[in-house]
Amino acid sequence: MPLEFFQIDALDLAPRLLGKFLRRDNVVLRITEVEAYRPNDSACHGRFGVTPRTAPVFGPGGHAYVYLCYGLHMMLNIVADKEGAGAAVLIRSCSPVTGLDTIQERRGQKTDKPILLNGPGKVGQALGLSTEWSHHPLFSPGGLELLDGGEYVEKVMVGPRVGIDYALPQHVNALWRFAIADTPWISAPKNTLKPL
DNA sequence: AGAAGGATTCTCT
DNA sequence: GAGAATCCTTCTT
Repeated sequence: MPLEFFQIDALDLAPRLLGKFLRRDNVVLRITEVEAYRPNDSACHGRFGVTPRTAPVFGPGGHAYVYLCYGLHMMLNIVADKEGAGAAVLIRSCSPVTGLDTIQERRGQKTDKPILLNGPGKVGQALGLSTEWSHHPLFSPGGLELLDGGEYVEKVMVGPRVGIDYALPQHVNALWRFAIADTPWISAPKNTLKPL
């Protein structure tokens, strides 16, 4: 996608990412669930200002922000808005499109069951990400990129964001989580999502 | 320098 | 539904 695609409010970018494709080498994922994190948002990692870890969030839109969560999980965010805003969109769930073998290897799955990427940690694992991918541009070919194309997503579900109980009530309650309706590729909890 | 806690996932009950 | 795994980041002395 072109750079301008990312240079809007994270709240607008988030639903537009649904149905888009993420590619790293032979692995392609279709984005099915996202969350918006915004300036002056008590749930956003940018709430403490620019730090070494969160620097990409305050950089130009269209770059990756990858961080380690709970000491185990690599979480992929896409930086939104103009430079300095401090906004990003967390990729929470995807459905695998190509590269199933690679995904299974990375996830350590040996079964023939469906590869569920219903959670941000699983997405990071499927893409083989590490914090070294933070700052990586997603609008140019090579490495990790967001592809143009993808079908328009008609039915969208919205709900409050997950795992941010530390935030202020107005941010805990904000409906900044977006998901494609009628798909199993959604993380828990699902019952807090409602039609837009 | 030390301490607290996390945008999660998996296993077991 | 509850608890462990696991380590880095950031805030506080």
